[in-house]
Amino acid sequence: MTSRDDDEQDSSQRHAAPVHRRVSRLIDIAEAVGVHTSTVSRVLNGDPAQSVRPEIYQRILAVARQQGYRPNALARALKQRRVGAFAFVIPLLRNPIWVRLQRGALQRAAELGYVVMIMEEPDDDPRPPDAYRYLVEESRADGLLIATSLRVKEHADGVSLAPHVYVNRRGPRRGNDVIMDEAGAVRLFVDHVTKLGHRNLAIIDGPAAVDTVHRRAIAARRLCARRDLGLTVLHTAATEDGGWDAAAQMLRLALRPTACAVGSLNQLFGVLAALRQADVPVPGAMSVVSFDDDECLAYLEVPVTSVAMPLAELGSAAVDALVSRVDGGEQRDVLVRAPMILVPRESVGPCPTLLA
Amino acid sequence: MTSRDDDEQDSSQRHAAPVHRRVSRLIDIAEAVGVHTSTVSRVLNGDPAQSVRPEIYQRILAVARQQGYRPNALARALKQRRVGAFAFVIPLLRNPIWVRLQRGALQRAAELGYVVMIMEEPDDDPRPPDAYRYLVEESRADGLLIATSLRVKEHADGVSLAPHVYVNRRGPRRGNDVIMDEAGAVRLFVDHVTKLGHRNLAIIDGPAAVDTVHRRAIAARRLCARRDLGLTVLHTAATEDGGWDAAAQMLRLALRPTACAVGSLNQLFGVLAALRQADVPVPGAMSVVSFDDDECLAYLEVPVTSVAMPLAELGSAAVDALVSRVDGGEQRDVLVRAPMILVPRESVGPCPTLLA
DNA sequence: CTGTTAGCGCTTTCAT
DNA sequence: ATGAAAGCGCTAACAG
Repeated sequence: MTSRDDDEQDSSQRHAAPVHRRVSRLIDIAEAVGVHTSTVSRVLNGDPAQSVRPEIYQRILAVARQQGYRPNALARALKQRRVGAFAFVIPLLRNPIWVRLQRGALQRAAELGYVVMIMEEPDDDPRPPDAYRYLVEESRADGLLIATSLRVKEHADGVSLAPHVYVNRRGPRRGNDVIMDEAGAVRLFVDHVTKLGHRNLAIIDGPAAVDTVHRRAIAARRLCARRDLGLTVLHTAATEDGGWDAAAQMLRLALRPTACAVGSLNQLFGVLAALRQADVPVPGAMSVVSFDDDECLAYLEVPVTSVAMPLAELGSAAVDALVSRVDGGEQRDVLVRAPMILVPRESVGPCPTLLA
Repeated sequence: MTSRDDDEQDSSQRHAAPVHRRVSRLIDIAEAVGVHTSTVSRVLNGDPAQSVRPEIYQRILAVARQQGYRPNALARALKQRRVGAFAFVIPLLRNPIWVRLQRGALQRAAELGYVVMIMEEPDDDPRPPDAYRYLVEESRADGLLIATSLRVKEHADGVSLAPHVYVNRRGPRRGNDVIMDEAGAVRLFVDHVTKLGHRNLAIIDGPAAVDTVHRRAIAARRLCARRDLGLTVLHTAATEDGGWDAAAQMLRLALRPTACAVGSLNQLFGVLAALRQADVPVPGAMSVVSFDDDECLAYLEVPVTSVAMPLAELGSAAVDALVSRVDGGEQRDVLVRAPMILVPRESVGPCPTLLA
């Protein structure tokens, strides 16, 4: 870029005085129209019991629009004891599932007139949900969406002091959980590979302390026991490194599995790398399924079959549940009804021993 | 784990009555201690001009602690005309850069006593930053962190009505931008590959309308012109698909480049897939550098060399800049000083024509 | 040293 | 059909 390029600093525009126009208040409209603020309030809020002279009514509306009136959310909230905001506690992992979850929640909240503030859960030092109660106590939020990675045993009671909902997690007491059908995801995997002759399976997933992982593991054990299938569950860090280690471990197993499911995208990269390095062809010698769906899976060396989870729906359902709690509705766990879906790609093949 | 497992619904705990204890107010403490609320306020806020009888002072502190007092952020904000919150407008792409940016911003904001609410920019219908001004006007936020994907030309003026800062973007007028050294990233790429003999380069990146892309393209053109290097810039959607298409296009070029840089992780997957499908070995026939750093790059079929950008620092610097604006400080653009770093892996090799 | 007073901007009975 | 008045919980002059 030369000096004529639009990248040059336009010094004539530097330090332009910031014009932070003071916003119009109820009383400004009232004075302009010549009525009392309460009248304006009623009109602007569409008070059902209102009966305002149409002429005044129109004038108020007109002036409000013309002045660009914005209700002060603070004052309103103070009076109504309702902030119109939720806090969403997320472990800000690289894992894309949080992004989609967040999107679902944000969208639904916006529809219902709530804003969402995101609180990051530090991965190194996960805190009990109670640590975020202050947000409600300080009237910064009406309720808490909690998706910490901690297994619930860690944090005792005292949690329900603020309206909250556990997202994709089960909290210490029932009635506040919004979860997906993890067992269904496991079943999809097991059905898919057993249909192709696999009898010896593995699951590589995050720490057992994570509730979703826990539930998947339990579902898998139960299902495999019932069908008399071999199963190894490997818990490891939800990172590429973790996946790599677990895969290496899996390959050393006396009775080596022929199909595995992997709990997170990051782990998956590690697993695939480990298999590649050990010259274990996919799906020739090992079928692989990912529990994280992501578009990039279709573009990998060998496109990876995955289970797509209704994450946006989960986020949206969580917001609905929280709204219901804030409104004093009844408390019950919700299982997101949108189904898990198996997305077949090319990483799953017939059981190699059948071909031998 | 069988049916005695803690997975069973503990129906005894269902529908536990929600105990939303009303929080203690200033006046509760005042009454308990037998002083006026203003005294309590002074003590609790550590009013510098205070001179309170130590005995009372201690009693107030004790009672406040004992009652678990939490200042009502709403009331305080209403009075002080300062909310203690920022809104961060992000295009919630899958691209992991937003996650790291978000993390940096959240962390710094928390340090400074601000909460951050995330507003999602719908990718399908990007809105001008002005569309988020209402958040400030409604006193929901003190300022705006804006990272929309729009190139700034699209949205005219009228933006500076609320304190704001453009993050990783340049807004319509100087003085409000917090950006990184994109040109430096480009230079890193060009230096790295030219040192290995490459003379004909390509850049595959997002739409030219995105400011960062624009800046990288301009920097690349300038640099290559100066050094008499061939350069093709391909703008395409920031998706796997987009990357695939661009790579295919690149391979059809009369003078085929021997080294390319790719603007986003998603595109990278597409590019690698296209090269694989066309039997173009990496780095044998094509060297590849990613402008998005991510741990997974090290685990790909051929580990991909990348340029790591100081995204967390960017987020943190943006918050600092916004705080300074809110406090009426001077307005100037900031360039994040933390450097871009080239992370060499295995996707870059010597120029093939040199070997021939 | 501490209490009084006066709001911040809005909603909501209760009158008229 | 509209105004008056009270008050959400807190802070900040200003008195005393």
